[in-house]
Amino acid sequence: MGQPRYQRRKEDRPQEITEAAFAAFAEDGFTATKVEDVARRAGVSKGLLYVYFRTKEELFKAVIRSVVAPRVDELTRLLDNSELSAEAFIRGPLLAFLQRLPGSPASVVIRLMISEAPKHPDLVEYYWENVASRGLGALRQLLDLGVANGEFRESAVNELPQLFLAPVMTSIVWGIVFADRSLDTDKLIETQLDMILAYIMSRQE
Amino acid sequence: MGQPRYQRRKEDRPQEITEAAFAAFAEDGFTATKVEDVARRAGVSKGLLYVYFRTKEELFKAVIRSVVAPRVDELTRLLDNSELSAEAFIRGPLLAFLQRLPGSPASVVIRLMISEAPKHPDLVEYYWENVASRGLGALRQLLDLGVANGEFRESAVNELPQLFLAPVMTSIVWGIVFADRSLDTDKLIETQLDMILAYIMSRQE
DNA sequence: CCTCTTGCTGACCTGCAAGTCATTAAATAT
DNA sequence: ATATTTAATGACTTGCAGGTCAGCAAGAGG
Repeated sequence: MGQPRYQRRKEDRPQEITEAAFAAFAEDGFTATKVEDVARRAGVSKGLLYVYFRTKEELFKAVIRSVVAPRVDELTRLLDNSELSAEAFIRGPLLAFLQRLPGSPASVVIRLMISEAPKHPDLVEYYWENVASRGLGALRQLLDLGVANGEFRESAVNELPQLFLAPVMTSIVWGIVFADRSLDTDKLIETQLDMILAYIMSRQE
Repeated sequence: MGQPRYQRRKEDRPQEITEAAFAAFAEDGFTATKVEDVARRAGVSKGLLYVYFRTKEELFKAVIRSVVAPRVDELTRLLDNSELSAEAFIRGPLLAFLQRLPGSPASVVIRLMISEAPKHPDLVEYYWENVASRGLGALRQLLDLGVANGEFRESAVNELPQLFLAPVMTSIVWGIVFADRSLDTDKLIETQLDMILAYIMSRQE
């Protein structure tokens, strides 16, 4: 009977709200999401949300950071701990990593960045420092390694690691716009890596 | 002195408003653009805008259609009127066409579609019918032609014409998010076509 | 020159969602 | 038990932006 109407859980609130916000933003996008909906999802009043996050924008930034941060180092860690040849690494762990992106929270972040980036330069800055430049750096490092040990030849690809991401981008955008119409994203990504490798592998003649 | 306060120009208004709306949406996105700003840009009162467009959404759709329609047939026309071999077509007119996309109004449309697609299924339908499926169809046709006359071999690429668009997508998204940080989009696209061709050209041994 | 039609205006209405704050009650200290 | 602190609530305020409409004046017709 005497159920207390709420519990005080100062420690857990921010993360709970952040997670609720991520779910809401993923469904409706940032602008269309009402703060009150986020609060309801988090099982919390709107007022409390404003105790922990000063504005809706602050909440947005917290969401981006919380989703992005845990994933940032995955690629570089994979690369550093690997004993594989550059080619084997690309065909194995890198392929698997890239194939998982379109269905992951990362794709939601991409969508939000595309929609909201022009209004949030500081968020772009954060994203660049912590995600984009480090990811591209890792890819460049991988390519240089391959060249150094004679697996790959020098080519334009060395300066365009974005070529690895291109099919991932395409898959993500496709999923956003043509949600239903199917596209074999795994195959798209695999074929791209195949092409890149065929293009840069040193021909033994 | 007796400058009339306005002129009646029933014929021209819709297009003028549409153009103003495109400019406004390009700068701020659909949601953040105020109808009144569009009206001001068009040199017209808000009330008049609502004479020609029943809602803000109707205006949005009109904008998409007006930008997309004139460009739809360009690729297919290029292809139909060409006497070139498949390879020469890809290295010539197709490359030029794809390289122009990231800086063109098309990229604004892409951005708008990404932001707004989930809320406008009928617009997605229109875009699919009139742009995406026809563009991809043209690419497939080109690939089949190449196979038919022995230039290309059969490969996974035949079923994944999206590979041609992947670097374009990447360039567009890059431009939206990292507006300033430079990326050599021309080179990105050219290298991709180079890779694709190397991958699908029949090897004469 | 005097209608009459209608393209056009801009003040107004209205609903909605961000953000506030006086109040309540759960937890803690005394 | 009682007093104190503060996490939490939800009704309220505020401002903005989409949409309306009564009236005005440009231009056509006689």
